[in-house]
Amino acid sequence: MTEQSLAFVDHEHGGCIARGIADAEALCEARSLRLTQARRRVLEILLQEHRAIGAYEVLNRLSELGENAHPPAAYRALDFLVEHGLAHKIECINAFVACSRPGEGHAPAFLICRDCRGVAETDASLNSTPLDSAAEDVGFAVERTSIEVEGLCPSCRTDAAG
Amino acid sequence: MTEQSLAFVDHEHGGCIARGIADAEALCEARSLRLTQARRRVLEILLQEHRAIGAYEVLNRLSELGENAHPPAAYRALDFLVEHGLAHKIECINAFVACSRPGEGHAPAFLICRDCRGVAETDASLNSTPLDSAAEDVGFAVERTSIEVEGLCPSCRTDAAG
DNA sequence: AGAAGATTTGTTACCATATAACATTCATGT
DNA sequence: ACATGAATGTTATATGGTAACAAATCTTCT
Repeated sequence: MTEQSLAFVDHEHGGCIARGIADAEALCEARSLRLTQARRRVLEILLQEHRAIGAYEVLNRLSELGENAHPPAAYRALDFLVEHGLAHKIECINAFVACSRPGEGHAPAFLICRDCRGVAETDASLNSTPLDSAAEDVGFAVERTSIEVEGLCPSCRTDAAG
Repeated sequence: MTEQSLAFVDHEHGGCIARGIADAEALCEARSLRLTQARRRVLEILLQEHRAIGAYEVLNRLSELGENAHPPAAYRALDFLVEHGLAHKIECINAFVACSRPGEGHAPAFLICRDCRGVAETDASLNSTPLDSAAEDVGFAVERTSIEVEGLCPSCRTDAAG
């Protein structure tokens, strides 16, 4: 396991936002993708916190920003971000989080707080080998792997104990 | 990785159904739980195939069986089965599958065919150690882990190639 | 058997998540 | 300018899931 996401650690978060946007710009530039205003706005919304945000919460934030906000607008932007590795969908709570290592072809695993919905992204490539060979044994063609760990983050853990 | 589920392998499926019901009866007996008709029916529906079934599909099957079928009825039965390890929720497609090893306190991982929704359950306990220590490093209290691998099963793979 | 308490089920209504389908606008290359 | 494909607007609807409270049923005790 390599570096952890900063989700459950005190840090100067402005850097995460700036880096997230800069990485997205670089990645889109490199791949000739269009980081349109709608997509950038949604990414900015996700980058505000290391927390999973539902599509309709994104939608509300968009309309607060004065954007024309209807479900397809949010889903299209989210789909774009997920497709190109700039965000991830957290399946167990149907919500989205900005990727903390865009560009690196990673095998992410997520620590998800069931209370505050905080999400830490870790690298799970060390974990995947036995599973891949199991898949191969039965002739299953792996396309995507999702590893989600639900529980309580340090801060919510303290609150719960108090 | 130990024994595979039989999902993607030819087998005499009657045994899976009979064993699933017998295991459920034994488990409920042992834990003083009530395997009511509604719950048994839903489990039987899930056991028909090694395939993930949506809650509303369960609901339709229930009403075909002449049961009084409304959403809470299906969700309550499914919640009971999942809570006691007789079924699993496949998060990435919002659907449910009967557990193939009820009773064993296992760490399941799923191979999920995106085409036919077939689901093979494997044991992932070998995979979990690095992730657990990563969680510990940041003080995250793990409660539940979900490992889902999406792709194409051998049969759908052949169909797609043909 | 009868009553008390807990669990399960019925019923209605509703909220949350996600997509289909088609029209329109915009960016880009020529 | 104009053709093309990509992106967005718009409306409607499909799909997944729950809240709240009433009624029935089971368990246990006396």
